[in-house]
Amino acid sequence: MGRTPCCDSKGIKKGPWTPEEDKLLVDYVQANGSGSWRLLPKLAGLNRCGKSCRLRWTNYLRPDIKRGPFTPEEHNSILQLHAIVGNKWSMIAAQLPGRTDNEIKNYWNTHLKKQLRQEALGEDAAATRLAAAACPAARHMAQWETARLEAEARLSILSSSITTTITSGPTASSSSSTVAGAEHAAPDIFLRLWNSEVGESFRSSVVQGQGPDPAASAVGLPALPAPGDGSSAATSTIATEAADEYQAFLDLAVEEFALLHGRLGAFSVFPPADVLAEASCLFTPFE
DNA sequence: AACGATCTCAACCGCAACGAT
DNA sequence: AATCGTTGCGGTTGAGATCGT
Repeated sequence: MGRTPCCDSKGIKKGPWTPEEDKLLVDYVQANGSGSWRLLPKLAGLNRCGKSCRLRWTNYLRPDIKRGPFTPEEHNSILQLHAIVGNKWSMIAAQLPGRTDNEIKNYWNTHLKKQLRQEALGEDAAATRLAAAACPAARHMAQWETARLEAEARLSILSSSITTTITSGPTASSSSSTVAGAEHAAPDIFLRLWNSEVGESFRSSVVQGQGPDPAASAVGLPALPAPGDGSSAATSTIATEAADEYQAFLDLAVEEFALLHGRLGAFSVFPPADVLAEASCLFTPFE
């Protein structure tokens, strides 16, 4: 299978791999490691470009490749991760041992994309919910989309809360209400990341010289700038920086998925079952 | 059985990021 | 600082398989 070779310049072979070529590549990599992909074809006796060899190895010949159809768990993981990181196939693949980015990309384009498109076409919100109620995968997607939107909204509220605090004077209730609203979104990915190493690093480096907000601490949210300390201009600058840094943290955290997974061991981007149970009120419309 | 339409997925292409010089 | 070579990623392609008529 595969695309027909577009050219045959320099005598480099393209197109589908033969079993003989596969054997040459596997034997060489197992004996010597991948090393330099550019030099590998020549050393392994293959008439292929290094790029082609790397692709063949990583997507097909690697011994830890998991074959066969995607399990429901993998299916749901792909839906959830895609809702968070988008088309970052390598990042999603890093969370699914044995699956390659190419495989996940194909699965998304052939199965999930089509499924989502069909749901989107000609269906109003009520019809979508009915369908979601009948289809576990769609329901899962809807739940995660809800959680994601809530997280975005919370971030927005947090930013405006900071601004409000600065421009209209100190009010204990403004930060309290923000935190109370955020408490409902406790199981979302951003909060879990906030409580991870990345979040800890961020807190220690960015949020400095501010007394901890007890309510915020209770749910693991960042302390807001302490009201009324310093001039309004200086505080405003701090607030802007805090908001920028918070966004930078979120960007960084998403980029760090794979790293976190390895470094924290039990770390999961998904909430544990007990937390999910506690937060089930979030998803009641779909249950 | 024959044929066209649709689906699947291995492989290619182009580009960006990164390191070496 | 600029250039070059290498690697990895995401988007796309198209041959073969499967389905529908």
